Formats: sequence, C-alpha cells, structure tokens
Amino acid sequence: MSEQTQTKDRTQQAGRYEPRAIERKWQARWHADELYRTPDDDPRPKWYALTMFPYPSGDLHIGHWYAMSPSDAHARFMRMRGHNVLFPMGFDSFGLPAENAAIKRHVHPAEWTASNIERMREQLRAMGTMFDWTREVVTSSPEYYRWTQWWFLQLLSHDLAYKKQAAVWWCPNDQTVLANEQVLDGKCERCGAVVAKRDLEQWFFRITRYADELLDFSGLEWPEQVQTMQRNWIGRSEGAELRFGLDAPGADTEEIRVFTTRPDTVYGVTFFVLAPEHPLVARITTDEQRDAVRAYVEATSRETEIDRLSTEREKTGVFTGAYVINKFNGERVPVWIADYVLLTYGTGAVMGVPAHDQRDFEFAKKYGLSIIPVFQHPDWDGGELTQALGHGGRMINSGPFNGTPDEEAIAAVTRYAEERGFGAGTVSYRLRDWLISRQRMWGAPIPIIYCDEHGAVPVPEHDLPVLLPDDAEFRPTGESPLTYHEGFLHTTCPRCGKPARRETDTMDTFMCSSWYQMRYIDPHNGERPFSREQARRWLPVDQYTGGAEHAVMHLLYTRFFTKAARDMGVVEFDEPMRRLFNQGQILGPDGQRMSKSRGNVIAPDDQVERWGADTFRAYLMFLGPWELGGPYDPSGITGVHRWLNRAWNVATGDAGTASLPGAPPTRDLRRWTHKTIAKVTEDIANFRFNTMVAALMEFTNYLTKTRESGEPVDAVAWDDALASLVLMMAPSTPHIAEELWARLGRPYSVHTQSWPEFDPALAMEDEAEVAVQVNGKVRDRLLLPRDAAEDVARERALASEAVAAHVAGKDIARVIYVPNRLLNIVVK
RNA sequence: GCCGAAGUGGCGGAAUGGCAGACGCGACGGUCUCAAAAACCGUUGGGCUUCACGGCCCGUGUGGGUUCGACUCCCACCUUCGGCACCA
Repeated sequence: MSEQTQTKDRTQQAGRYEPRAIERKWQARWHADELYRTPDDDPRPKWYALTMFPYPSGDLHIGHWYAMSPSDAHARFMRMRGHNVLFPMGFDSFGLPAENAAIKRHVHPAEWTASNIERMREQLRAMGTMFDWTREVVTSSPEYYRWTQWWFLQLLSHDLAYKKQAAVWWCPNDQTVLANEQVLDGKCERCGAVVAKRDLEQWFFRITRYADELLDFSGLEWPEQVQTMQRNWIGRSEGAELRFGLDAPGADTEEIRVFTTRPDTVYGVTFFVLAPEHPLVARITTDEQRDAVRAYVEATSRETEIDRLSTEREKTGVFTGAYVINKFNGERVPVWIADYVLLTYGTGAVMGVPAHDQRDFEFAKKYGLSIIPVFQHPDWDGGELTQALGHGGRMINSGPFNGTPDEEAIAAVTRYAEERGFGAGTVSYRLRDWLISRQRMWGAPIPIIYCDEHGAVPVPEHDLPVLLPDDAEFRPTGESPLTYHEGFLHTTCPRCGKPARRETDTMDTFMCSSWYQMRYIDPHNGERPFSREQARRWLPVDQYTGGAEHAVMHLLYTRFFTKAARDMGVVEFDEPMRRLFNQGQILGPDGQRMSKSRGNVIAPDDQVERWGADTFRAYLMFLGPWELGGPYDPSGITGVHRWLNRAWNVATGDAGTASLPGAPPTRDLRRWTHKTIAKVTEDIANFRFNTMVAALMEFTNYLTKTRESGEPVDAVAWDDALASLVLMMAPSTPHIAEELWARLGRPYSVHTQSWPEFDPALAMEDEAEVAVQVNGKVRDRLLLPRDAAEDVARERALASEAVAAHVAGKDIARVIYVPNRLLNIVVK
C-alpha cells in the first residue's frame, strides 16, 4: 500500500469535518448538562461580562452575530482563565415596532413579541454562545416591568422624578413624545419624520442633578470617544449669570438675567437679545414694534428645527422697542429678539457683545448696532473690526477694570458683580432633565393615579405591577390606547378610595434598559428587584460590549440610574460598567449599511447552514479589528472554513510520533506551541480577535507541515501541541473544539478546562535571523545564535559577499546593532 | 467650522522606531476527476535586468522634517468615515 492511500484511509477512519452535525450534537449536550449555568456560590473570582441585549425584531441579523460572537469568545476565555463568569442574555422587548405591528396586523404586541423572542432565542442558541438562559430577562414581562415601575416610585419618593408642563419634541409619525436625545437634526431618530414642539404635561427624571458627577470618568475604562460624546452632551460651561435692569413700559418685572461665559466683556454690551418664544417678549414689546415682533415670532414658529439650527444662514431679528440697563456702566441698550437665541439654553437671553462674539458681531453688522471692543487684543490695530476678537490683551473701555489682563478678567468682573449684587458666577449645562413619558401602550405603565382631591398619587408598592390590559385597541391617535381602555383607566384613589383615573402614558424604553444588568444577577426575585447579597457578589459589570450608537442615551441613562440607586441606598457603587468596548458596525458587501431596500443583506442563518456556526463566528472575528467593523465579504469565509478543516485533519490524524524529547523538531514544536499561546492569550485579552485567528491559522499550518514532513517528533510534545490548539480554539469555535477535545481522548468538557499556560523559556528561539543593512538598506540576512555579541555579528556581516560589495572602498562611520534583529553599517 | 478615528498589494488586513505586506480572499499554475465543484500543493506589491541562479531600483494619501534607520514620531496639507455644531 502506498503512502498516499494510507493517509487517505486514516482520514476516512477519522471522518470528515461536518459542522452541522457536531454543532447540533454539542448544543444539545451542553443544554442537557446545563454546562453554562452560572452558580452564585462559586469561590472563583467573579467576572460579569455583558453584551447589549437585542430588541426582538423577529430575526437575528448579522449585526447581532458581529456583536455577540467575539463577546462570547472573551467571556469563555475568562471562564477558562479561572473566573466564575456571568454572561447573560435577554430581550429589550417594549417599544414601537410591536405596537406598529399591532396596528397593521391586528395582533397584540405581547403575542407578536413573544413569538419573535421564541424565534430569536433559537437563533441565539444556534450561535453556540455560553449564555445562561436561566437568567433570561424580558423587559415586557410583568415580572420585570413590575420592578421598572418600582424604580419609578423610588425615584419619585427621592425627588428625582417630577411632572411638569413642557414644550416637548413630538413626532407626528410615531405619534409620541421624544427625548432630546432621540431627535437628530430636527428629525425623529426612529422614523426620520420632522419633529415639532408641543406643550404637554410630562414626567421627567432629574438627571441634571448628576451633571457634574456624570462628567467624572475616573476609574472607568471606557473609550475616549464615548467619554467625549457624553461630555459634549452634558455641555458644562462656566460663566456668570448677570442681572440687567429692564426699561420697558409694559413689563411687570424690573430685571432680567442672562447667562454668559464672558462676564468680562460686559462693558462691551451694545444690545440684548431674547429668544422669540421667551415669555417676556409679549409684555415688553412697545406698540410701535408689536406688529413686526408678532410677525417674526410667527415666522419662527413655522420654521423647522433644521432651518433654525443651520449655522450657514444669515442672522435675523427684530427690535422690541424695549431697553435694558447695563448695571456695570449704566448704559441703556436695545432689546431684540432673534432666532439664533434658544429658549432652552441658559435663560433664553443673550447679552450682545459684538466685538468679542462672532454671532453677535454678525448680528450687529446686519442691523447697524454699535461695536465696542473691551480688550486691546494684540492682533487688533484699532481700526474697524472685520470679525469678533478672540481672547487676549488687556481690558479697555471698561471703567474700573481698564488695564486688567485677559487671564484675570473673568474672575475680577465676576467678583465685582457678586459684591455689587449685579450677578454671580454660575455653571450652565446643555443637558436637560430626562423626559420619560410616552403616549404609547407597549411600555411599562407609569404607576400613578390621578385623584380629584389628592392629585397625582403614586400606586402603592404592594399593588405593583400596574398591568397592561391584554385587550387594548390599537389606533394611531396620538394618545396611548390605554386612554380608551375603560378597565384600565378607571380605578380608585389609594388615599381616599374615591373614583380616580390612571396615568395612561408609559415609560421610555430606555428606562427598562437602564437597570437590566442588575436584574440578571437575581432574575427571579419576587420581593425586590435584586437582593443586596447578589448585588455585592456580582455588580458592577466588569466588561460591557456594544455599539457606539448608544454613547449618549443608554450609556448615560444607566450611569444616572446607578448613581441614583446609590443615593437611594439600593447599591453601593457609582458606575454600572467598569470597562466598555465599542465594536464597529458590520456593513453589506458593497460597504453600505445592510438593508432590504439595498438588497445587500446577508442572513446569518444562511451562512450557518452553509458553513456552520464555528466558521461564521471565526470569520466575523477574522475580518478585521473589531472596533472598526466594515463590509462583510461573503467570499472570504472559505479561508476560515479551510482552516477549520486543516485543524480537524491535523488533530484527528496520526503524526509520526516517537519518544524523542530532545530532538530538534521537538524543540521547534514546543517553541511554536508556546509562542502561539503567548500571542493568542494577549490578543484575546485585548479584543484583537483578527490577529488571534491568524495566529491559530499559522500554528495549524505549522502542525500540518510538521506532520506531512514525516519527521518524527516527540509524542508528548505533539499531544501537548494539539491539546493547546484545541483549548485555544475553544472560545471562538466552541463546537469543533469540543468535538476535537473528545476525539483527543480528553475528558468532557473543553469549556471547563484551564487556559494553556505560556512558558517563556520554551518559546525562546535559540537562533535569530538578523538583517544586515548598509546605510539602512537590507543587503543580507544572517542566522546568528540568540543574543550574539556585536563583534560576532559584525564579523559575520562583513564576511558576506553582498554586504562587502556595498562596503568596499568606503569608510565605516558607525555600526548600529540591535541583538536578534538587525545590524546597520553606516558608510561614507 | 470644531473634535476624534482612519488612509498600506486587485480586496480584507498585519507590522506602533529596526527585514513592509503576517494571516486570509481573489488570481494564475498544478494534483485528483470523464467533467465540474470541493479538497490539496505551488506562485503572487510594482518596475528594470539576467539563459538561469541572482541582482538593482521604486513602494505604506501628499509635501517637508527628526533619526544610522520612519507605515510608525513631529509640522503642514488632501481624502474618507464617525460625532458635535448659533449652547451665549
């Protein structure tokens, strides 16, 4: 029998790699054995790994796989490294799509949601993740939203929730209110419809109370980008609130306040501007100006937010006929209204300092208002200004402050204002309180009852949950369907027992996701959202992964919730997630976002059917750096599939082994094994999955070559090499690893084994290839003993013909030697 | 406009001061096959040169700089992608 046929027979005996069969087999076994059940009473150090839970839209798409497979691999790695790992999964199942489906197809959102969850749970299982399903959390289940309502009551009783009439963003398409964060470029974040303002009674959470604390990221390993986005969103500005006297016949107040970051420019105020919607506008406008003002206010209200926020367009405004008095110098300046002033920031008013603010400058130029510089800026020659002056120089035209240098000006003027009662130093934020009311049915009902006598009365804790009716009618009306549901609406006042009405708004779904990570630790607790003991054991989350699109909403809200929970005595830490990693976004093969209309959608189920879950998982990791995302190229997956085949063949076949512990091929095998362990360990720990897979491929290629060379190697070293390979594959390709582990005759399960140890002594090469350069250009390569001395290297280099040719006839000016790497001969 | 990330073969990418292109895809050549697919083996940055072995030059968005040595550090600019954007 020839050599060839022998090999063939061995392969046949071992069987071919058939991913679908082994994946089904092991998934069933793991499930039956509860392999991934996370015990609470495990003495090993805990590791809470979390990946953002999905909205149950009906199908797992490639983005879920891209987010979850590497996350799962890392969690599995931590488990093999000796941690008791909690890696749970659930569904963020309240929200608009279910309700829209209900309107369109006349199914109850609960039904639609339940069947979607059912389907997605199966798809998630097919992925081969180590989720502990006994801890599953479904935010739309009464067992969960009961506690969401409990949180609302807690926040209310700690004065962190309140109700007020407010102009709020309204989406005419979704027929609901939106939070500021859900409005992008004046459009609904969800459906793209142009939004408008509406006045409604709404519930808010006092997130602004935590604005300063939310700016503190110390102790958090979060991407700089997310921190920056949150800082920008919170928008902290230091400055002063200054008081101006009001000189308008119709006004009932004598004073108006304005926030400024430049109180030091107050002597340069030549006009004053109010937002067109400012409540004072109607009262201070003089009769002569009334028509013009009214027309302007109306025109503004008709503008879309997009137009209004455009920086390009020319500033417009109208004089009100009123004046204010600058208390610092007694000057009387005109009050205008202009749409570049926003009612929602500061006090809705701006002091116009055209010499030092570009926006004010443009406004003053257009309307012929005077411009008075109050700093002798070094770049300014004293002539007419063509643009506003920046910081720098000493104060001028500023009465007692003349000569004060730029750096001291703000503090000096603020102090003076405080002494004279003209105002005070203060801090202003862009962040607004979090509006949580939604005029929708498929959300957690706000647990409030309205009584004619007692007003808004919280539902007593023991009456929770306030259940959603299962027979509500769905009509797109702009009000919650709960409003029409008599059974839900009518109740009695918890205080007096008289007939009362329930709140019909539900809570923003971001509330559900603000605390879900806390529920996973104790998901079946019927007494509390979670026990104190469990919180001490598991929280906070050690590693969170998810998309950067949640940087300012979910991730800011959950931080707020945690801080509020701490102040309410519910938890004992300050931050919900210690480490955060943002993966990139996976795109269609054409580099565009995947969408049905573009026809570039890759269905994960198809990929799994064709290649198996392991191949698909590993390929998603192999594509490129996880944080970058990028296009999915369906043709490249064959490379990963071939690798798994090679790994299968090398691990299931025989090698020509013997007891040869000291032989050179054995040393080489040991070296490769430990070099790979070092590389893979480092890569997976740092979320560099692409180079991790590449290292495993290289190792597999090396093993294949070694086996095919026919050179005998030591049996123990060979077994160690194969075991190491399989162990290192276990986090990323869990099914084939389990199968190969069994075929190597090792005890079940590969996933409960320890991660292979790296021995630096074994990884050490005893020879090194040293590049020899002449004037920085590589002319030869030498194989030298490890850590060879410089003179040895130099002598060998000069003996090389290729090197000598470039050195001949020249003087050696310098030699740079980097042991084991390079020798550079500098000649003149 | 401001802030951040990125720009490397035909493509995804690797290398963060020391041999550019690891690992893959694709392509080309081969083995097997009636054939195709699959699988496996080999070659593959560009150019010039040599019968051949080989040798030489160029090359990491562009232009400068630092250095014995730069994809990597510094300065200026261009492009792409994110985020923010009249926030007083």
